[in-house]
Amino acid sequence: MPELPEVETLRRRLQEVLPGKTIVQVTQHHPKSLQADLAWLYDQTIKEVKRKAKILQFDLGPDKNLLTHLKMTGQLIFIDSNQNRVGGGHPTADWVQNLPAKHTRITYSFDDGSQLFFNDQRLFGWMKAMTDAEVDQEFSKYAHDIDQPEVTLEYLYPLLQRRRSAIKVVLLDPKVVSGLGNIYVCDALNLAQISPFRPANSLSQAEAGRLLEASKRVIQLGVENNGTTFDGSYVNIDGLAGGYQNLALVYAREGETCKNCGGTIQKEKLAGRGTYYCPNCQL
DNA sequence: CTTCTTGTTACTGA
DNA sequence: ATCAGTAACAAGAA
Repeated sequence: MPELPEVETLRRRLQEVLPGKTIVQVTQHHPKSLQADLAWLYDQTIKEVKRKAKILQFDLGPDKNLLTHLKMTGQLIFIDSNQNRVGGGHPTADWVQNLPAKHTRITYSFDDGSQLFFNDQRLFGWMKAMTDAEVDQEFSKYAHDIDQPEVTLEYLYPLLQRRRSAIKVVLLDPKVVSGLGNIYVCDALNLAQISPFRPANSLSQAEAGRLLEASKRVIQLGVENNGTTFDGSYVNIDGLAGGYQNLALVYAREGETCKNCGGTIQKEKLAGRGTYYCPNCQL
């Protein structure tokens, strides 16, 4: 499931391959996935690929943008003009190898013969054409990204103090901070040795500081390792897996040993979401 | 068949 | 009005 590190990894690769390419054809395999006037997209040249929170922004020049949120199962797969995956990826599944595939929802074809495929098994993800003003409005719904300098203890602590919900739930609220999802929030809480079930307003300032630093650290590690891949759900645009799953502290490690204290990692539900933590050292 | 999966929003009740 | 908690979205795996 794409969180900030996965989306940022995609952005960096897309920024390497897409700028300068002109959209010559758009095929909608499913009507729900793209909200756009196709004529509005044709002949537009991609200037830059940006990111805010978990949203990618394709800047098409004066007042035209294409935004995408991958939600849980969205993928972007790029095939260059020679029908090869850039970077010599190792396609392992149909949705990388034979495109468009069963879950391909949109196909973009560019002037040089390259193509970008939007796959999304569960149809929660979206792509939308937007003016600059509409982009601003969309982005205004999200708080600063967790890795941005604006997210300081002075910013975060007062927000935690007036919330009684579990700290994990508050950290996942994109109106508090953007970019964290279930994987990295579980790991950040383990690194900071704080229980995900603690009411947010029960954290001391020192604990909030520890948690903030741990969150930034875990997100940075995720970015440096090209994100997290479980079951091939998230892959880079070449079909390549990320590497953070090998470093995960608690996520998807139920019954395994806590790397911090040697305790046994447990999985419980919190706000309807799977929550991994070490009951021995996360207090 | 039921249950589980997740990012975000909509809804409900306090 | 604001906050907390749950349902919903969709499709497939177990």
